[in-house]
Amino acid sequence: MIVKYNLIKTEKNTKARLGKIETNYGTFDTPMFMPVGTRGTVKSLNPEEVKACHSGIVLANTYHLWLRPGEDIVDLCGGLHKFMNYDGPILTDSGGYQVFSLAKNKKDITEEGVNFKSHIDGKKLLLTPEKSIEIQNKLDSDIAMSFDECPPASATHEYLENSVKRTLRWAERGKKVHNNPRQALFGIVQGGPYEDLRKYSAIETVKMNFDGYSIGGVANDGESKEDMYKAIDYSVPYLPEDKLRYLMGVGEPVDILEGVERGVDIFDCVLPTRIARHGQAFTRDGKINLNNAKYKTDLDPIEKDCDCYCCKNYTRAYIRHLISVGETLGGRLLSIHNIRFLIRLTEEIREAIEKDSFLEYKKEFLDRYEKR
RNA sequence: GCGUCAUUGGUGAAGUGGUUAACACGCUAGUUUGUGGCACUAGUAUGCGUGAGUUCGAUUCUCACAUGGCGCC
Repeated sequence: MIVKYNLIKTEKNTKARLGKIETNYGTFDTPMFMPVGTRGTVKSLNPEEVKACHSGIVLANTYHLWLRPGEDIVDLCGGLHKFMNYDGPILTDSGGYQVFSLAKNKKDITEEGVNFKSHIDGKKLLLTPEKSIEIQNKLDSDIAMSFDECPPASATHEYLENSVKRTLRWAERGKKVHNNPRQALFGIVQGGPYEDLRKYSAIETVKMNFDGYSIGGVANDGESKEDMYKAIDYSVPYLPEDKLRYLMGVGEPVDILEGVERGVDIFDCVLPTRIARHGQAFTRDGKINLNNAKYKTDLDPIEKDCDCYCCKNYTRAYIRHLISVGETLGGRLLSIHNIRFLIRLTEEIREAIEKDSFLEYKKEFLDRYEKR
């Protein structure tokens, strides 16, 4: 069995969709937020804690697991689920994003693949579409991503046009070598903020008949939110109704709301865990920084009505202390809260879509969140 | 008691007879969107133990005092 998407309804007033994903590890509701566990772990949390946040799919990264410990070792250990002891669905990113973050210049990106040096020992490496898929097959994730080029926001239309075409050729090459019957394979739409490129990329990618589609190349490099929303608007009309839509790397609460409104089903983002390790927490009233002196004697939880382990057991004063002295428990507790916060957001979004009141919910949420 | 060396912000400290007193930590605030790096950015001493003197000008030189370290009786 591979991942299957069932559309339940599209909201009356928007493109917001309610759906279910059948996976090897049970059925999950969408819209969904996926925590990121790059190196085979959602940083600082164990699988029980991740699950306690009501997580569905968790993300892992092909590039990192390829370098360490290597896909053969993961395979030897019984696949990624067994290896990291997560008995829920796992999506592996293809390493495409690392092309963006690791390739030092355009010369490193060739038709064959991407040349770069290992960040660990400086060894020269070549990642190709075939290699990425082969690694993902061995990791045995539930959803594999096509190997794409994720260009910076500063890329020109001319550059993006070539990049989009190359990504299509790469998608085709990856699809040819994909041979894990338990694993779905998703295609990725690129094209920056340009309508013609997104349309072309979406139509051509969909022709290849992937199990799901993602919108990539957003939220990079200081890209404006307007460009991100354009990228979604220009891609979604060409994606099939009966397949999952994934907005890669997003995001902040406001971006999840904007994405859902535009027809996106699933999201992933490093933000909840990264900002947590730097002492910040999402709340209904906006993001707060526990480093701030005003929390020294604050005996409230991060959020009074939050049902997460962190909020049910600890005060802001204690978490502020942990963060301030550099104890890892502080980042752990905030990671739990932040992940639960975004997942709870998607739960409420689903309820709103069900009642055809998504826009009211969005307005209410943002009015409070952005008021500060 | 005598000698000697020291005394710079919340802390550890650099430094100079003359514009805004280095750096680090801390502190204060901000940033973080398919996580190589667990960080990055900005702000933070109107003052250099106290008092007097030399000088156009002293945190920097001189003297006294205070406090502290060390040595000697």
